[in-house]
Amino acid sequence: MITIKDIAEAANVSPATVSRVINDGPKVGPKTREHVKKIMQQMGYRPNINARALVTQKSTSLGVVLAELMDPFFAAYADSIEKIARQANTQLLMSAGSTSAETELKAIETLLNHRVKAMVVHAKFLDDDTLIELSKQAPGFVLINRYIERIKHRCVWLDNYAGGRIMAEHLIKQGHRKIAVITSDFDIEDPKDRLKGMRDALNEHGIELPESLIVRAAPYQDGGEIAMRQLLAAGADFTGVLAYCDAMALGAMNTLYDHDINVPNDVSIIGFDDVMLAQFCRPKLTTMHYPIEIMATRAADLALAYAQGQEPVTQDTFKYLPTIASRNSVARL
Amino acid sequence: MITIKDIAEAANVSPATVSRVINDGPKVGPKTREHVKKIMQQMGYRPNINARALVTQKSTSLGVVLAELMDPFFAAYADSIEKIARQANTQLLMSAGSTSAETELKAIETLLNHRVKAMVVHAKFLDDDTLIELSKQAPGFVLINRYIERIKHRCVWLDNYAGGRIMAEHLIKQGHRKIAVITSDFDIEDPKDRLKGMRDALNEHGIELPESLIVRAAPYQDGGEIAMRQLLAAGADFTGVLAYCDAMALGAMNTLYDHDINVPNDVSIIGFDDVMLAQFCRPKLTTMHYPIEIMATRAADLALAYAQGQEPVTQDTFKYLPTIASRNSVARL
DNA sequence: GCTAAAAGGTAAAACGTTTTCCCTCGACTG
DNA sequence: CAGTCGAGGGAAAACGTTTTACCTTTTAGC
Repeated sequence: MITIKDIAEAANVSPATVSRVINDGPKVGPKTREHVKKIMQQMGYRPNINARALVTQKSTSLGVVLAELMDPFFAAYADSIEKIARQANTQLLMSAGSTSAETELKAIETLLNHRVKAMVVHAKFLDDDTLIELSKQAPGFVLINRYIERIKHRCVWLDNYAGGRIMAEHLIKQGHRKIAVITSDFDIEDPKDRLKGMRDALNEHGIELPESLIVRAAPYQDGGEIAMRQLLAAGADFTGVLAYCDAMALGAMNTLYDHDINVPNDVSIIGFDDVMLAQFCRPKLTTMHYPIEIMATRAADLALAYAQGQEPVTQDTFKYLPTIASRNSVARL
Repeated sequence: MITIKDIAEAANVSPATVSRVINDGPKVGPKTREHVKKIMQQMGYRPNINARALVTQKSTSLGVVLAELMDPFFAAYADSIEKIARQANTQLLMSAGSTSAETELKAIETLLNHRVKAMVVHAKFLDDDTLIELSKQAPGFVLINRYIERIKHRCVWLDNYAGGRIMAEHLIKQGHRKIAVITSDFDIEDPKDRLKGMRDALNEHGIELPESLIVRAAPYQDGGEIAMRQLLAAGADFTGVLAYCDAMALGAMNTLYDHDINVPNDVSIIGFDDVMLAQFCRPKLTTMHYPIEIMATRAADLALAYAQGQEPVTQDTFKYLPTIASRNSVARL
């Protein structure tokens, strides 16, 4: 592999000069600049990013932590961040597999070992203190989909409680009073917050939400299927369903279809996330639009800015609200 | 940031010893080993990957080049590679945006600048010679979805021609004789190969494929919609449709739905890729299953092995065949 | 008790950059 | 014409590792 020294030798200048040419630095005359450039071209010089990162004490890459690339939600998230990275002329260093506290920690540490200065992190299992500690180790550490008061200027998050309220209210407004909930059995905040929002909205309209109408399962399609089967088997009485995510909603819809129960005529259903799938299924799914693209873009911008040395404005908070995407899985009663 | 030297000082040993402890090297007694480990733990030592990469002359990361993370096909591809990377305890360095020859080149060069030794590359626009030249610069350079004879041991690819044949034969076997084709207007090999396969199969059964029954459009959902509208507007006469990809097939199905033409009773349709969408739509899409997970896994394994110094067995070739995933969008005539 | 070898360890070079400090030379100022 | 200044450029240190070559001590073998 050919280095700066080789170029320097061939061009009869010092390595310092070559470096300055590469980085468009000062102190090199137009003639030498051209000359060196030509030689670099000829010899096929390729800067060694690792050496550069070592001496400058920073990696230019943008780190990303997420759970699984196959999940359409994370795909949208990763895609948005990638676009910002490309625009900023930096590469993506991706750590997937954040599915438990240990793997999350490992994913983040890997990025830190690379001396990545800017990173956007999706971490649901690590506790607040650990995350705060980790966030100190990279100036551009930004959390997405999580809110921690003490580092709120590093958090880009969704108001899940409000989301729960909004979807419940939507169903109520359409005349539904018998409402079941299919939620996630993961021990993280999101399902709890959403459920609380739903419950509060229902209660305000004088509607009970008995435990018998709440089912917990894995937040995937099969979890949704199982949950709906459970509701049906228990003979639950409902006209509307609030699902934790689109995947569960689709699973539930499949089960309903198998039982010859029509959506939306017999049962209305609302999802959450508004992933690509929601528009491809029949009927098209009414769901809570999660502005993940906007949020991810914001988070990446923020991470890059902080990494550049921009000081966080500490009173800033980056809260987003989901909105209802009204399609065809909800009927007026 | 705390370095190996700091640890060495605190532990009263030389940096060399610390390095050996980190790398589980020889020549260090169990007592010192434990001692050093404890100190590292206490001081929160974090190895500098960049320094390591510099001195060892290699990056441990696994490079990936792809077009767009949002595309379910690429999501599956990236996800498979990520799983191998995680298993091998290395990180993913991702270069997306390979949508033209220039951007493809840039994506690959970025990886090379990082001195990445193993990379799996999805490149459709660069020409053979350029790719061969680039492949020499990384021992673990592996192409996916592309076949170049001269570096066939570095190519993991799908037989698109056979795929075209198979899907056409499937439709023929169901009794269809009037068959339209919706294909991609990208100037790459894949659509051409598939089309040739379709045409050959049709001809062998004495079926013509006139230009009027071939429509080209962008290989996305809206391209499929447009193409189908075009066919209908021209009053084309067909009972079966062969689509270039699932997205186009779904777009076409949408248009048919809008025109009150029933799938599969009035028109049968076959997609290609078998992405997640194919199972979520109604009717479920009959499609060619593209074993991208298996292929991506193979490619990543290969890249890692070559990067480790394993010599390519030059007569090896990694060809895969798509298989028909029979679902509900095709009817027997 | 002596030698040989193994075990445990160190010093220092090397990797490819960037950057600080210094030098030289010509041109300009007064 | 002496002095100053700025532009162009170079030498060398530094970044944090790994690794080679070498040294010392302990152990084993007889």
